Parts: sequence; structure tokens; C-alpha cells
Amino acid sequence: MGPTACGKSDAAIALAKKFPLEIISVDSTMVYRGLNIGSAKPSAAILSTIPHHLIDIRDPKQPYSAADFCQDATETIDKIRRQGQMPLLVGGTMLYFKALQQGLSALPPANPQVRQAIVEEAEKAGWPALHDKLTVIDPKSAQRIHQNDCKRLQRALEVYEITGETLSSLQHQQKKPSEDYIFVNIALIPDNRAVLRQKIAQRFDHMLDNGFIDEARALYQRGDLNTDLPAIRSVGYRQLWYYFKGTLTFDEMREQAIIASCQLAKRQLTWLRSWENLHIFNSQDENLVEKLCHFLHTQTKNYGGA
RNA sequence: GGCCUGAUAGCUCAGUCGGUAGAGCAAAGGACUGAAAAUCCUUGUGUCGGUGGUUCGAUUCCACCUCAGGCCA
Repeated sequence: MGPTACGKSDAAIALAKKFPLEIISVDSTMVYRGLNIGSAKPSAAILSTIPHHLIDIRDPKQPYSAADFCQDATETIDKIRRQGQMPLLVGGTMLYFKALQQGLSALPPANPQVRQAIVEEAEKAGWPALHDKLTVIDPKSAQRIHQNDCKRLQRALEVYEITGETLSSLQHQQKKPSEDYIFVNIALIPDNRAVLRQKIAQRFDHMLDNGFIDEARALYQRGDLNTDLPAIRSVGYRQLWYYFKGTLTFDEMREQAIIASCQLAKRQLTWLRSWENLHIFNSQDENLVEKLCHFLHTQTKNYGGA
């Protein structure tokens, strides 16, 4: 785990060359086909040499979720282990890591019609009015969810609408943490954030120089995608969308994409700061790969048959 | 060379009829259960260009200087 542009993929690939392991991507954007350059997806050449999973498994039109990930990841882990290999989960989507290890409550999946109805209600009455409504239905969740947090408000109302039960009561019921596996949590954390920011900017410029705009334009010209979709909301694609529409100039698009990327990195670091049982490595350490190899070596000894 | 306009937070700017200042963005910290690269919450950021003058008190008024932009020679 680690923030964007900290070198996770490179480190994982280096490890895959030395250990009998296969990589499972834990990334909410790399799941989408056609989002390659902007998601910093490993190249086709690397993907064909080193086994990667959960990349290119969705069309950008179809949303993917943490629950989808849990199911896919569990199946993939089992498959890899049956083949006598070790799974290495690599990515920056911290909710996916958490959901996989701690489990999710038994909640209904998203329902587009119900969501649409809630959005329409919010457009008429405003989100604070929906928050009032939730206070009556599920005071516990309403207290926890801020009245401006439209995504969580929508979800809480959606769950009640579909099941007739409140989100808080369903969440109260036992989650099923995964007990079949031993997870070793490793974080790559930069010790200098200014350097990370610089790296993010350089990487974005590199993407622009290597066809990111053409890639995004092809998606834009499909005509059936928009910025309400999770795929197109992601960093870079969203700003390019506004650039194509003419809302942003090129310079504004570049600046805002880099800023959004830095803000993403900050949120990822916030997750990791309070993460339990974390093995932390300095992502800016010259000998990072060496140290990771040493660490993996001791871990495989400890958990050899697990 | 003359005249005009500007100089306030990291950036763009507002403001103080004289009582040492505030928005947006950025930043920092935080939350996170089927959209999570999403969504949301909290919090500051200051020699108010410099030096003098008037004043109980100047970022605010006055003079000069510096810098930037514009107009005229």
C-alpha cells in the first residue's frame, strides 16, 4: 500500500521477479479497460510477462465497487494459492484493502433507479432536507453522516429504501472478517512530501507527453461516458473531460489534475497513518527493493505453509 | 523624462470614512461499509512594498523612494 506515484508498481514488479508470486491490483481505476496511461497501469509488455490480476476487468460504463473487489480478490487469491504461488496485493485504494481484511456488512448492492430517485428528491428539496429525513428513519447514521456528504446520505437512504431496514442496524450485525488468510500489511511511505509532489507533477507531464490526451479523447468521443461515472471521475480523466468541453484551458487542466493527484496522495496517507499492524518502508529509500526482499524472505519463513 | 494606476496570506483579490485585516483557491489535519482516484469535515496562514511626516494611534492620510503595468513625449 502507498500513496499515488510512490513507486508501488515498480517495487512489486521487482519482487515478482525474485519470488514465486502473482500480483493482484488493488486499484479502483485500473479495473477499467481503456484507462491505461492516466491510471499508470503497467505496460502491456509487463502485463504479459508478470502475472497481474484485476486489471482491465470492467468497461468504464460499468461501475465497480469495494464489494465486487472483495469477491474478485478472494477468488483470485484462492486460485493463485492453488497453483502454489503467493499473492501480492498492490495498490492505493485503501477502502478495498480494508474491506477485504475486515469484511463488509451484508448490505444490498447499489440500485441505479433508487439512487436516481434520491438525487431527484435532493435537487428539489436539497440535501439538508434529506438529512432531516434520515434523522427520522435512522438517527444513528444521520448523526454520523454530515448533511453535506451527499454520497453517504444517498447510500443510507438507498439501503433503507431497498431493505426496509436501517443502515446502522445492518452495519451493527456481524461483519465477516476474512479468517482464511494471514495478511501482512506493508506500506511504502515517502519521508519527503515535497519530493512526492514533484514526482506527481513529473509523472503527469510524462503521461501528457505519452498519449494521455489521445487516450482520454477516445473515451470522450465514445459519447456514452460522462463525469458521473466512477471511471471518468478519476484523477486526470475528469480534468481532461473539462478540457475537451472547453471549461478548462490546457494549463488549468494540467494544474488542477496535478493538484487533485497530490490531494489524493494526502488522503491515502491519512488512511495509513492510523492503520494497524503496518510494516512501514520509506518509499524514497534507495535500497527499498533490497529491504523489501529481505522482509519478504523472513515473512515467508514465518508463514511458509500458511 | 512627464503623467496615471497598482503593490495586502503560497496564488488571485476584497477591505479598513485612521483603532494592526478576510474571501476563494492552494496547504495542513481528520472522517471513511457496494461510486473510494469518490464524497465530506476542521484549521491557520500576514513586517498590509520601503523610509519618513501628520496623529494619542497609520496597513488606511501626506511626501519621497523602489518595483510592476499603462498612457504621453
